[in-house]
Amino acid sequence: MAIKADSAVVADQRRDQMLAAAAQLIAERGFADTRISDVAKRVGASPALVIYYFGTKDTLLTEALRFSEQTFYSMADELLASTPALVKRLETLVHLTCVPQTQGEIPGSWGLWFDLWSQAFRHPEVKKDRVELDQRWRSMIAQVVRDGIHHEEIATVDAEEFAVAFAALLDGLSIQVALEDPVVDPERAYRIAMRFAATTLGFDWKPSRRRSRS
Amino acid sequence: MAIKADSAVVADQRRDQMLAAAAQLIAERGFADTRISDVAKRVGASPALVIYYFGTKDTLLTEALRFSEQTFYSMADELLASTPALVKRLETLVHLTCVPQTQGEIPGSWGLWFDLWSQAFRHPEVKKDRVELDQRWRSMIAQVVRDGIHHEEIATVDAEEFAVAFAALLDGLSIQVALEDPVVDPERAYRIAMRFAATTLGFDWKPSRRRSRS
DNA sequence: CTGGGCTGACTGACTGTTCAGTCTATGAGC
DNA sequence: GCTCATAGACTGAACAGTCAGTCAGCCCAG
Repeated sequence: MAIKADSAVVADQRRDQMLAAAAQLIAERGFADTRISDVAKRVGASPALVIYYFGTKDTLLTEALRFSEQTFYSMADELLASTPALVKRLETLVHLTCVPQTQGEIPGSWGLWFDLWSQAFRHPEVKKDRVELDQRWRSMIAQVVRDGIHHEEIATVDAEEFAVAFAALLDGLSIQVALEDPVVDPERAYRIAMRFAATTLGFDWKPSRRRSRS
Repeated sequence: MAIKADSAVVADQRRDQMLAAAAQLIAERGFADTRISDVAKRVGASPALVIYYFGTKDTLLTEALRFSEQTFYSMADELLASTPALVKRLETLVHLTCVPQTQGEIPGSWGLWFDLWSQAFRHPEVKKDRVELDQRWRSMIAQVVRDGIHHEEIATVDAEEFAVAFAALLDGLSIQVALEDPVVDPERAYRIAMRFAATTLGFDWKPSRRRSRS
């Protein structure tokens, strides 16, 4: 039994396939307008099979939410791992949250956050999960700061407190960007976030001259 | 024709009644789980009447969203009008967004924001409205700051820029509070927001010893 | 008697879920 | 190597519940 039975492997692939499809669909149409038949169509199977795997529409969608959230944080983890310098790391985080379509990942994934919040607000199970994931996010930020302190890039500050504030600011900014508020374009959101970090943590930062888009 | 016909008055009352009921229901159960029969029941009418007034479920819910948003901003306007001092005014705004159940108003109205964002993300009509309302919110903040400068409570700063950042921070904090993140309780959110304002605008502020709840 | 607020009863469409059964791969027994 | 039983992935078709929206007509003020 060292090796999983083939069937189990296939089953796992199917599950993930369905979760990914569901996440994508939620992002596109919204939680409430995602039908299991859509998911089925996208993975080339019958609606019955989706139920076969998840038992319930609600289970599928809820797990899909979790799935995409975890995917996001894993990506953030990786990016941080390959970036040593404090400021670059912060820039990465800001970029990840406030600039559209970073790459690969789920397109329109912002829509997903809105639905996640909405679900979390009303369903304790989802709420609990979200709290945990968000704690992970804040811990990542705090760790970045602590590393910066340790490497003497900045002076000592309360990393946790910064993480809470910074995370909130990023959430708020990403909302404006996601909803295409003309007053808060990605560039400006980026600047605001980085300036906040620079002021609070005490490092120099000025907007690098990125070409503004066409 | 100086006076509206009685029937028209009744009709208007009915409309508002329905909008209020719809807003409340959306806050409670969520946009997607609000049935027109629920709204009808709450105003003591038949579902058919609701359709009679709004033509479509979607119209009703969308207008309800707008309705409650406007109600919120009007309340903020009033509160500001009766508060002269800069710091008190900022405290009012923070309180309004980050502390649960301020009073009266729609209970659980946070859930409403999530749905509003979700709808705005996918429906251009709603998106446009939201942008406008949010601009109004930022203008309010900026005006508070400008008043403060004018009354020499603080030195000159870029009021618009502050407004954008502060509004985003408040949004982000209110999410955490709404979702009952144990790490970000209302008190802490309040402190973070006010400290940010104090630092950025350059005034002294320390948390007044409010009794923590029971 | 007219018009508009209002309703009960209905319908048509949609869709999550069930179920009986098909198909395929695997593996034991001969 | 062949057969046959078994299990599990998978499906088509039907079911059942839910609702938005329609419609013919009631009721009542003016």
